[in-house]
Amino acid sequence: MVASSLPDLAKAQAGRPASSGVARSLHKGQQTRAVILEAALSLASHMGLEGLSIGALAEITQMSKSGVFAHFGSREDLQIAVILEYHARFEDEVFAPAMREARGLPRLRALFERWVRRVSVELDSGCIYISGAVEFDDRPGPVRDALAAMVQAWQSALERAIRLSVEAGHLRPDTDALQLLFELHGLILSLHHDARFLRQPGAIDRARVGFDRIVMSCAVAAPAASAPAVTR
Amino acid sequence: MVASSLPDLAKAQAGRPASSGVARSLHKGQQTRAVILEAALSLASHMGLEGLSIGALAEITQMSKSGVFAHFGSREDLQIAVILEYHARFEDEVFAPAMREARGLPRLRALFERWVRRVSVELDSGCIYISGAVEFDDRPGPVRDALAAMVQAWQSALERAIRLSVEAGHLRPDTDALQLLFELHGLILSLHHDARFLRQPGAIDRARVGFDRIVMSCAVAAPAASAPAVTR
DNA sequence: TGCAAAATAGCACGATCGTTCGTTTTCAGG
DNA sequence: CCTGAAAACGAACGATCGTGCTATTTTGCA
Repeated sequence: MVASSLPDLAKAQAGRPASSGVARSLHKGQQTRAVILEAALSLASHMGLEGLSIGALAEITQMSKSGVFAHFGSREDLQIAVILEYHARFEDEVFAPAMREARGLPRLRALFERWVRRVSVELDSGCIYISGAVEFDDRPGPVRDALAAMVQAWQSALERAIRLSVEAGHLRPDTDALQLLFELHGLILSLHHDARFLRQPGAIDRARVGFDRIVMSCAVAAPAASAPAVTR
Repeated sequence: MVASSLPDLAKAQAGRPASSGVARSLHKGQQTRAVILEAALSLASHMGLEGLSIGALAEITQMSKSGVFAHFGSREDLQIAVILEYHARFEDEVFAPAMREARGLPRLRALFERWVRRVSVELDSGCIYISGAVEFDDRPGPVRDALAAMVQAWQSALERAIRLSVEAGHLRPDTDALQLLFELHGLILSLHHDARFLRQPGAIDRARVGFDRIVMSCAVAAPAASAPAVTR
């Protein structure tokens, strides 16, 4: 849809359905493939990419194991397909809408806000980027490579948004974009941890407060008062 | 050793060996149990708590599967034992030494620095608290409960150190301790992610810079210049 | 409507998992 | 040294895993 700045690696995959819902000219195979992928995405969100089992998937979709298996050459390819599908949705729901905001701080804020919302909305399903990073952090192979490529793409998109904010004069010219990115990512990870694992309700607001604090601290036209501190 | 502020839940376990290395008056069973636990800790760091398999453990320790199994009533109990052992080491290597620093900012800084170092040193083995949080974030049961208790204890210890820093006059009186904790934890998680998954070399420094920035922003006696920004 | 092709089912395989049970080896105290 | 107890072993179990194979069903097009 929007000119994609995240790599549309999904295109490299054989005939990914443009978007679930459109059944027109979709051969039966692609349809059921989409159904399986939908279930796989949900399952992977709950059990992790390593928890993806073809047997469980067959049970959910009311198919035979081999029927499910036939749509993906192997378990690894299934995992990769899930990653690509997640990437596509992430692009549609987080990246693309935020890119319609004015470049600079508004766009950066929109990116972060939608990111936060995605992580919190799917509080019962979990972010595959985050869980996958932990599962595959020392497990080399094509799955890890695909996952790392997607995460890198997303981080690059964020870095670009930060740099644009600097160019637009919204952030200080001496802003360290990668440092800023590092800290913003930390807020998301902390949100994911506290909300999902510790089930602390206030985490979403903490992430938002953190964003404001970090961004304010390197915004131009510092407020008259001293630096915003960690206060309430 | 030091009066423990982290709950010594390990005591609740039947006869945990005081510390590996002391073989005196340690019946054979406890010895091999310690050996197995050592291997289990290493294995869990690499493969995650879910990746702990009794078969693999038997192979490493050159024992029979049933021989390994006998030392822990079940796989779940083995996982819990690993968590408790990790907790004990975390307490010895991170918490206890830092507690010897002067209360206030020096102690808080020591806690964070040792935390960073622990996460980076074990870059090839991974932090069980972090990986476990992702693995068990929606998998109820005693393993999750034990893990959550340990993490909560560690967070409480950090929160206490922050509050002491406020009381000591090192941090502003209006500092939101939980918000500060949230952001510091985010730095660690981001460090773990970037260093272990993305293999980016600069992550350790990024965490340290982030700490300085966050702490400075709510330290008393603000520097003459405007607030420290995300710069290099 | 018929027919090739695609999609799905059914079955079996080797491997690994946690766990149980009965036996055998090893240990420690009198 | 002897002996009861503790520890370790070995084999087997049922279950589940991913993955081939071969039928059988279903689909889409001429």
